Amino acid sequence: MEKINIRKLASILNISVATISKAMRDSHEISDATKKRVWDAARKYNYTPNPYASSLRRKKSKTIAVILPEVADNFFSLAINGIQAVAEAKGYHVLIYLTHESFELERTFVEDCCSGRVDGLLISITSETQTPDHIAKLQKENIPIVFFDREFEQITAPKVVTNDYDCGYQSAKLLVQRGCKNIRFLSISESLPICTKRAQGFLDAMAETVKNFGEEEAIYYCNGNNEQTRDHITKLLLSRPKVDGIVASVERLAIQVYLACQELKIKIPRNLRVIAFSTVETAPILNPSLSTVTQPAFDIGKSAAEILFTLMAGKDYGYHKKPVMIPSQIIERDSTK
Amino acid sequence: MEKINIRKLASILNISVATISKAMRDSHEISDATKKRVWDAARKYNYTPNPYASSLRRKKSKTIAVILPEVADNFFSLAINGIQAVAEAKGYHVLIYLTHESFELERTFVEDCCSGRVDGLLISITSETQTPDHIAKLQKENIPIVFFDREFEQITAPKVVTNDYDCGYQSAKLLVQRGCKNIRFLSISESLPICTKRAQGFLDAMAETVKNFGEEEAIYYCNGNNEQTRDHITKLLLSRPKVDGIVASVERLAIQVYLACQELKIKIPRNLRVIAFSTVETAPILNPSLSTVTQPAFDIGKSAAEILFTLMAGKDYGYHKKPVMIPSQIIERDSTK
DNA sequence: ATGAAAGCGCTAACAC
DNA sequence: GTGTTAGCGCTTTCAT
Repeated sequence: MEKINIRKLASILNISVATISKAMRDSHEISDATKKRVWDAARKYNYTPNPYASSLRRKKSKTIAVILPEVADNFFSLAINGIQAVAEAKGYHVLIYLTHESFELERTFVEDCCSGRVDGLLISITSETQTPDHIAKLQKENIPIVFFDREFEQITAPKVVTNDYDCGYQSAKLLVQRGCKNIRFLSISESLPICTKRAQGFLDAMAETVKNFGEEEAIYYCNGNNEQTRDHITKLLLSRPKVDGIVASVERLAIQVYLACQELKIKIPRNLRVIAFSTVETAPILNPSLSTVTQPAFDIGKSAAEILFTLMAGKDYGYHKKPVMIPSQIIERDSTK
Repeated sequence: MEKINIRKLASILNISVATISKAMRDSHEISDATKKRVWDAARKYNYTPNPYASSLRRKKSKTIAVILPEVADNFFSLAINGIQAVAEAKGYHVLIYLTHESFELERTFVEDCCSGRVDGLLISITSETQTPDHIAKLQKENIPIVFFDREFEQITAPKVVTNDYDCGYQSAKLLVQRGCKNIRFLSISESLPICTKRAQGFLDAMAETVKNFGEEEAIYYCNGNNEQTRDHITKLLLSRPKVDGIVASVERLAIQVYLACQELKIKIPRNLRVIAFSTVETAPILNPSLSTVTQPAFDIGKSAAEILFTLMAGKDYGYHKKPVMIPSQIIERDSTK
């Protein structure tokens, strides 16, 4: 059996290709009887319109791309769930690209999205991203783009974020209130807004609360893979005067803090209080249970996708004017008690 | 500035479209000087060949699909990382479809992969999947397919799995050795080979070790969402005679067991020993640390993708004859001590 | 080394 | 309500 296509099906049914095409898309121009004939034959001969021929002709791909740092992180997993839920409802396909924090890869992937491969793009940038050119290029091609969580400040585009500053602020306040004297904010980037904003909230709270607060040491940067990060954190925990409070700006760091403490036999919360921006499911059953700034990851993904679809529909509700903010929730557990 | 395409670029450069096409793909037919002219112009005018026009003409999409139950599960996240690593190296694009254990969705997604949308498919089936017709259809279209982890027994195709039977067997032995008298195997499906094989290994070990072992009660099925699962597990933990050992066949169940125990104030491992098939990163820092059958998730994904690419290259190394098996590692931690 | 032209499978404008 | 046909942007013979 040869590969079926619209022309073969047309000749089998003695109908024109135009009629088939319209019937397949359930056009009102076609009679119900003909539609039924076409659908039945399509099923019988296993005919599905070639999506790329269709994309070429209609200049729509029915596909969106999601570019993000990684998937093995509960925040991003949940965000993908949200995105997928919307895409699926719209009959759209989702291309996933993982940058693993490499700017080079991010640029390559963004460029891959040009020339009609996708109708829209959702992106959470890498911790390395400093230049906006690759994104600007995409915008010049009129491909809608929506940032979620990790946005890029210099670019004007719709963005879906959480209340990073506030949460940084409240995290610091909580630790101070619990008696911490020497607190560090663990960051993964000097440029990512999620980090700088959370850090700024943290710093402002500290400056308000602690006299002679020394900003310069309060932010501790952790780059590299998990092992490097753990070593780096171990160094911090061994330094004097003893650090007694930590705000982890992302999930990954919190886990490394716990592992380092386990090795060093540092008791949480007795010797060290920890709170983390995290959606990790196991937070309540960790040893000890982890206080978290729980981000609405699913809703951030969902909302970003919904905005992207309105943009792709050619509508503009002014989303680019101001980031959409979905608040996080601070859940205190044993790690800060 | 109008949308660029090969014809416009050709007329700008006073070169034929054929030459442009060949130059863009670095054909040996084209002189270096011409190639350089073309590449420079392509950069200057932001020209990228339309991928769908190319796909239509060449009948290759440079895209693979991954269909899996969910992404918010460390096993699948890691598998996706492995898959993506291979795809990226080959310059391929990855479409992701999440079934959330719905067979209907799985069928829809598989059908979406027909008609040249993808060059190949990686799939981990839902716990509901019982009929192979949707997959068979794809095979009839000669689209290569590779199963990873959750395979479908009735279909002949390459499969990448782990040593499920052995690990089920050893898990049971471990719990017996640690003194458990009343052990349950928590399963999510009566048909999924990963469950039935793990269960069979478990049952065989139990039958060997325990006199008058009652098979009928030993497997406990958990379906539904997390809350339903937790309620169901709570019921089990409250029943008499007291269950004192649990093998969780998937990660998700282990977390629910911990949460149920927390609520019921059941002490692990004193009152209940737990071991789980899981790759969860937080296993060592749970309260108590969780003994796991740690699956080589990244390698399973990577290996499945590699096999898919050999198939798409038209090679056949007989992978379909026998599943590729990558062994898991049992790591005992405090939850079974 | 370069170019002309056919055609991948589909859609949409237009004719009937 | 159905059919004819041009052409989406590219690749690939086949000529030159």
